[in-house]
Amino acid sequence: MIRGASKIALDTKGRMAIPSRYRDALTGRSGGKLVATVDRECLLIYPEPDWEEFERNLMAVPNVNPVARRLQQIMMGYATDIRMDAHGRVLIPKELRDVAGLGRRAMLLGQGNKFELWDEDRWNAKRDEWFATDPGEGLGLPAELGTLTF
Amino acid sequence: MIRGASKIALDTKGRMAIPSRYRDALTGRSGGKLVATVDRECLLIYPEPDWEEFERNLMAVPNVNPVARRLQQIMMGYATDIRMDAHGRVLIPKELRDVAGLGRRAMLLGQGNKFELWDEDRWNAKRDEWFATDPGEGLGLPAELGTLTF
DNA sequence: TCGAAAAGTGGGAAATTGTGGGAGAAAGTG
DNA sequence: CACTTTCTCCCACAATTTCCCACTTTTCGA
Repeated sequence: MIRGASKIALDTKGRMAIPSRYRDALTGRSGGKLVATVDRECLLIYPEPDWEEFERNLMAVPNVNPVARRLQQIMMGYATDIRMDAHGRVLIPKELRDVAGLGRRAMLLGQGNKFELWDEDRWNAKRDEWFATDPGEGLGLPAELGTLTF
Repeated sequence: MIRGASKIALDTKGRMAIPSRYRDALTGRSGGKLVATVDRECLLIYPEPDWEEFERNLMAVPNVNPVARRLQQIMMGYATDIRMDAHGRVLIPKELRDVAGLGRRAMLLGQGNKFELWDEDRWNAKRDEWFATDPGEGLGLPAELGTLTF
């Protein structure tokens, strides 16, 4: 399981160093091959096999439904193969950086089977916003969450 | 699977360079032969074999139904054979460019078995619109999407 | 606390890819 | 049949990517 948060820098070419604690696992699982795509406000970075599994599920949804179609267009459309270089760095394509508003400083968050990559400022703002909202507002809580205990 | 987003330019002749990462696959699969047609807001570009398969399915739909008939007319009607030149470029016919509102700058999105080609501004607007809509709006969410996990 | 090793960061330069445009061949038009 | 337009093939330049090396910072063990 991928977890943990790391503050990292993107250089002027758009490269970022994957924290070393993840490298062996990533190299072993897929030879350092990863797939990056966009989410609403950040990027998602999957080991290739995990991405492929998700991709199968995503593209299996009938695309006559406009909501499904747009989700496919965006996630599949931006999904880009990337790979770690000799120093454990990956190049984040300009198209993706632009969408996610990624500047010089970023935040990499482990999320189980993938990473989330946020622009640092955007992440901080988001996090503060979440902490500030009253948990009681979670009226629309899905049933699965109701039984969850920290 | 074709995936990934690329910002590309159409020159004054209407040519565009297929990003090199796709070229080998396309050349191998069909000798660089592709088929372009129109969709509601963008163009679709298929490797020839994939187009033929889709075409069979499309034309198999009984066309007493006016919606089916119209879809056939438009997609079949605009379907044009194109091929990569020595530099990996294809010429997008003027008729198709006009329908899709394609200007100088475009966005090429991989969509599994095909590409979508959008005018850049139009695509950006579309994407931002999608991001701006409240996720909670997923009322018309197809059943398959409810179980989809990123 | 120091030193060595590992990790993170920056940047040069070659190779590849993307883009623009010329000129002849082919096709369409009056 | 002459003329214009479009299409192809080619070359040249610009931009990007990739590969490599070097330096700085952090980590860890003695």
